[in-house]
Amino acid sequence: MTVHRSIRETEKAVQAKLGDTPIRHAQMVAVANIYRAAAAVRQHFENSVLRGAELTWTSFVVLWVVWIWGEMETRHVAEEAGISKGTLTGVSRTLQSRGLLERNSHPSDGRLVLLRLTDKGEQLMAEVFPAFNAEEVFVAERLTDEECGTLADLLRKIVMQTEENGEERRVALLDGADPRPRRSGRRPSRS
Amino acid sequence: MTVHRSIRETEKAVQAKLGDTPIRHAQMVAVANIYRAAAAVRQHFENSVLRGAELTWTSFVVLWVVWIWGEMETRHVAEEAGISKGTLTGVSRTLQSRGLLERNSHPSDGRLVLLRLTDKGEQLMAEVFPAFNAEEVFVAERLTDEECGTLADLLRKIVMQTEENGEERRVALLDGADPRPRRSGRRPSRS
DNA sequence: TCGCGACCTTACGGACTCAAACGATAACCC
DNA sequence: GGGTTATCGTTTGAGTCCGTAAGGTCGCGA
Repeated sequence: MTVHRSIRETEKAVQAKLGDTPIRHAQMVAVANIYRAAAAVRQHFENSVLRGAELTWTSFVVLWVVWIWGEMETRHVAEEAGISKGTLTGVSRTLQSRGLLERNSHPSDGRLVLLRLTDKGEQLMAEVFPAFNAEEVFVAERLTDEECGTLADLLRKIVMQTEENGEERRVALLDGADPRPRRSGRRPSRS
Repeated sequence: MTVHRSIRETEKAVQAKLGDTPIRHAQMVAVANIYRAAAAVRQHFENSVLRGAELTWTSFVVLWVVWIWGEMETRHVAEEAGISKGTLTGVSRTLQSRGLLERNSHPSDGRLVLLRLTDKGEQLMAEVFPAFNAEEVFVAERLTDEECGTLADLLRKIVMQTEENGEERRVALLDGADPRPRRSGRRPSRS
């Protein structure tokens, strides 16, 4: 866990590599750091609070969403948690088997499934969340409350941008060409 | 890809859930947004530039690191790329099989392995990186250059904090107790 | 020269991940 | 009503990633 190459060093190396090609450095550094920070933070949480509760990051997020918002339809949970519907099916089933989550069908619309915490799940979150927040405070220790607010604002702008314009952008980039299929995933059935 | 519940709404729900328990909201929101932004950005890149080049995010990062820094020992590459050495073994082998990366043993220390881009790899990066940077500019479109700098600074503080104090913190949290084993991982063979 | 420690690799085991395909159900339109 | 279309959640398939455990190789100090 030593410290990486310094930013300035990296900048210089990039500059040397791409002397002529015009590169927007500010954006490059920002994006690189978003990912690095996310990985570092996630790692820290999984290896501290979450490990003790036998939760992964994803399963915690799912529990958290349902905890905060109460009984919810699965598609909304998936969206809030930032995972696909398919992934949620697996995660929620695991949580259900551990007695933390309930899955009930919607009373009037038979297609929907509702998720809700059990008492045990409720209890676990009441216990884990304060510890989780304590780690949030720890990782942000070098930032003031105000800086945290600024950080959140800036990040939110990026999220909004990709969510509101990303799809359109991707289509535009393809420029008519058919998109390469994903390497993984179920193959389309020919018929 | 609609927009999530508003921050203010979430805040209110959290408040209702934890009226008495003291929670630091600023840090909570900041951390939550780091992860959301990272996921959104990664998704966008994988579905735009990287898909066309048949690269995953991770494999791109590995190539990028080696591209910028030149021939490098694997452990350093893993650290810079933010992945485990085991994962790097797999990723680099894949890249090698595609003729983008070379793996040579260290001339004086036989334990080490050095990674270097092949000409084909150089060529690919020279082509992909500008496109990648264009997407970085796209996702950061709602931020000024200065704001990008601020964002990078704030994130860097978080990375530094977790990297420099994270390990210590995790040990302190355990307070002598033996850490829970991970649920996954290879089982010890009895013999 | 013996053994420790650092290093890369292989092999699992488990959990996630997405996208496409699928089956059930609901909503709409004649 | 009856058929078509849209919307759910779930299943399936292929793949990624991690961390642990072993094993092999080597460097270096005692």
